[in-house]
Amino acid sequence: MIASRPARPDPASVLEDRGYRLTGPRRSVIRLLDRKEEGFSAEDICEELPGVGRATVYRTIRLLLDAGVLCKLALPDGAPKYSLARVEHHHHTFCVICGNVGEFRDTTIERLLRTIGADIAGEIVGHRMEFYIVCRACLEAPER
Amino acid sequence: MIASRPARPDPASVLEDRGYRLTGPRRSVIRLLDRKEEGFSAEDICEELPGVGRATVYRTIRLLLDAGVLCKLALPDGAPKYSLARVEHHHHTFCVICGNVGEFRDTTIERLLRTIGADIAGEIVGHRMEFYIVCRACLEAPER
DNA sequence: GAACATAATGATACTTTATCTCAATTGCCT
DNA sequence: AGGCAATTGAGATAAAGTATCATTATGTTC
Repeated sequence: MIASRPARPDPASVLEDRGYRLTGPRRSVIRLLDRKEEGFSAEDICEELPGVGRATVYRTIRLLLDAGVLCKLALPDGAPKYSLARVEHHHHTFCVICGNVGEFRDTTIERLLRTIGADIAGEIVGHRMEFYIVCRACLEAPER
Repeated sequence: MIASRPARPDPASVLEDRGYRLTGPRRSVIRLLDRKEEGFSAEDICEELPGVGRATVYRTIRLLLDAGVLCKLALPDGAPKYSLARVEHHHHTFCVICGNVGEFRDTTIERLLRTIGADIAGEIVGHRMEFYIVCRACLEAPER
């Protein structure tokens, strides 16, 4: 088996590597995340996994965030959305009509960001960029 | 009086122009916003204006957001921060140590954004970019 | 494979952030 | 000044997430 690109770490293994127990509820959450479209809320997960307590869902989300295998997208309104990181470093698109979240990667941006750094008073430790779009499906959909 | 750059609209006038009444509480909120540093929360305003009801503070913030004279900065954690827009279109820096928010403007970015548009499946209707930094003051501060 | 020490769970209470409701008040127009 | 709709504020409610803590499950040791 030769990977065509750097293997995306399996969330379960990542938790184990960090010394956390691989429990039933955590497995359930991770399995669901992996099947889900991008851009779900914590509450979505709770509803789809009635057997797993809310606290555990939130705790697992936090662990995965800390481990860097999950992205949190803070939107202007409403609850944040999450998605398993499918590419290493990336940015998000958010459809203002249907709410779908997408990922994309563009190295031009990264190069630019470094350039901009010079103009900012302080040391850049991170960044975030989002595009608000009307996605293809919504563009093509009959009105409403 | 010749303005050296396009006049930044006065929030009060903007509300009037949109058909809203210029009430006492609204004036209070706007006057405070104008005096404040960037990056305050709604709760900050409530505390500093005990004579104005919470609902009114939140309603006024919303009006100013809709009118485009106030920026909302959704952070990864905690309540969003706001700032009166002091330049037309801009992006934010957020110090991860002290929480200070700054604004900056870079037309290079805008040009780039248009280029990137071609790579995205859909029509871009807006964007947002933030830099997480350690600001100059925090860099220079004795540890902690 | 059973026992153990402890990490993890989940029901529930609580916190935080924000919106809704509605009777009382205020600003604007004439 | 009068009239009326827009606005206000107190408090109820909603939404989103965290803390508590007795009970349960996990990984490890023997």
